[in-house]
Amino acid sequence: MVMRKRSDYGSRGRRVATMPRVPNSARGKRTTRKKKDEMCAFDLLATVAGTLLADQDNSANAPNTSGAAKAKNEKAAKEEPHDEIPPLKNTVMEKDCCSGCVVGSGGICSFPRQANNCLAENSSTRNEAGSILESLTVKSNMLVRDSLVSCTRPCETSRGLGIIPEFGAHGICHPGSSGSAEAEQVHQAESNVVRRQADGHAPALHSLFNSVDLDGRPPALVSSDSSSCVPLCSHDKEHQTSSLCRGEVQYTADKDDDENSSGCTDPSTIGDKGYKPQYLGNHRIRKLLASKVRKAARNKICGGIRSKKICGGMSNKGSKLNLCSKKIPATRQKGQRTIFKKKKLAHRATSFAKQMPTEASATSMEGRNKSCGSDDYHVKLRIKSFNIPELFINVPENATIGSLKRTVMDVVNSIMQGGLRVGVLLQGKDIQDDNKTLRQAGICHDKKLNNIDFTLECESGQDSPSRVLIPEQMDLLSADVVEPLARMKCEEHFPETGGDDTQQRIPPYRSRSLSDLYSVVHPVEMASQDTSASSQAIVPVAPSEDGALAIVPLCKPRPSDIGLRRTRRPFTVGEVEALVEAVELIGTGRWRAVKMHAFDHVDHRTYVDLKDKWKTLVHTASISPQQRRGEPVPQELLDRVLAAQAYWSQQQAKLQDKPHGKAALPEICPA
DNA sequence: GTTAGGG
DNA sequence: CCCTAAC
Repeated sequence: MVMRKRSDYGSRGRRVATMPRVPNSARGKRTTRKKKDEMCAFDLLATVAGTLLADQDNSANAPNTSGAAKAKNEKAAKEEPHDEIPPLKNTVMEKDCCSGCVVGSGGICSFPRQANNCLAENSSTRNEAGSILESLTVKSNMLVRDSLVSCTRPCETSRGLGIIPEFGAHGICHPGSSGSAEAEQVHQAESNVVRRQADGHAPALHSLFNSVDLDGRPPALVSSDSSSCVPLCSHDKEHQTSSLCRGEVQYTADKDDDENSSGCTDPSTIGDKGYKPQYLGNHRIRKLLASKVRKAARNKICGGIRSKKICGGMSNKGSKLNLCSKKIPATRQKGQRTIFKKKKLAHRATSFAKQMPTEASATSMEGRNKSCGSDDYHVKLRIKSFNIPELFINVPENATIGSLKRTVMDVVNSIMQGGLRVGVLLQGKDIQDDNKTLRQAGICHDKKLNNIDFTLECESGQDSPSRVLIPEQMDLLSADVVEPLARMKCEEHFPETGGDDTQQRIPPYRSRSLSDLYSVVHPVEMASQDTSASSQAIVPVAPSEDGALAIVPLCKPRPSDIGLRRTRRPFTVGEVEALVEAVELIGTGRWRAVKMHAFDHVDHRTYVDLKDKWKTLVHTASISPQQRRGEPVPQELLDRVLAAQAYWSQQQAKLQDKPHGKAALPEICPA
């Protein structure tokens, strides 16, 4: 708990409830207080990131640049202002690292084992109770976008899952058909595009593309072997930023059973079920990050091309890459939320705990199906985004870089491979019959397939809420801006960390005044309406031989989180009541106090939200019931709103008239 | 960081 | 809900 910096609230003669909680203002001060530590941690993490990148480069690109790259990175890490957003944003938005997402055998998508895309973007120090744990926030922007899932008929199916860059509306190559040549051309052309855009990493890209068989048969690349992982794009070495994975992935189901071509949805294909990632939402942080990054983005990147439709026709060939690298839609730019709010991270690590599905993935199916033959139909599904949650990492100073790398890698891998369950929803309806063919399920080439979604959820049973479904509409915006963070914690006894600490649970958060209310409401929200709810999870990472890193609760960034407009969460009557009550007590104009009084720990309601809500409540109360929309607010509450509003307006007027006069005690003035 | 107000 | 000016 942090000392309150401002304790004046409630000391103006008004009858104000005590506000025991840590004020927001205090939170805000942490950054400054911890600056030194942050820098230290940042340097460390940046160095690690550099190392990782160097490794990546070394293995996937220039074998002889490892040392240089490392040195460069280290240098950059030291020189780069830790608090400077622009570089990061710059990297994310302009360089747009694209990492190939390699499909493990049977898996849908995994990341290069090198964990090459983990970004040491942030760091935080956490010295609670004398702990010397360094809290590193590793933002690894691992996102797979616009994956294409192509389920083909058995007769033409290739084996394994191929990763094919897809830049437009090209149909997926059809083995044996004339499409092969075309596909090749496409691939090569795209390779060129990539080469131009990915600078020195073209070779890797090129090899990747070429490695894809004309018939869609994936080469070794598709194997689960880590060695087969090849980044589609690389990072900006200088900035070592995130790892935006934007591989265009096309999966060609290798199912063969004539009647069971639903391989692409078979949960069993989703990799190992080792870990049980859990996530801890971090709303405020993201908000703050968003705000700053957006600003920076605007300043830095002007004239971003709005490109809502990512998949276009042939003319769009390569546009995706462009999009990745530069032409980020303004909406996305806005969303590039990346900030360093260490304190909050630490705070939340111990404040919230809620298990959530590993990830929510939004997908959409585009009716760009192509028939090849009288009876062979392809259903091309496009996964617009594939995000992994935020993870936070706490690492002790004495942890080795190697262990850190492994930890990050493990976490990433665990997220991607550790027990994801895939679900298919058509028209919002979950299709559970895995034996049903796509056609039987209504996923046909000749239909307007625009209402299919996939759900990815953590295999971990426990009390995790039901899967989260992200509307496809959110993808375009969230796709490349979701920045997963991993939170891991290295215990002091780092070297021999056994496992006692793993999976440690943290008490769920409760609001003070609304604790009861939310204790009931949240579970529901989490499972249903809220894809962006703060949540927590624990990602246990298998201890490595030389010193395991105990994993601790982490955050699941709502897919819609960073970069996206927050999910709309209408106030419930209960919340309105709490708000009204608080305002009656505290008054208008002191929204932070209101927030802390009634919505403390209700993370998704900021004081700005409360202020806005009050504004709308006042408006609602002033209009006829017929004009009101949404969940009806009891007239009694609206009356109280008007009364309170009138009262406090009067109080404020009085204060202005008599600045030196003491405000009268507010008479809770109900109607 | 908060508050207020427009969008 | 977002954004931003003003403090």
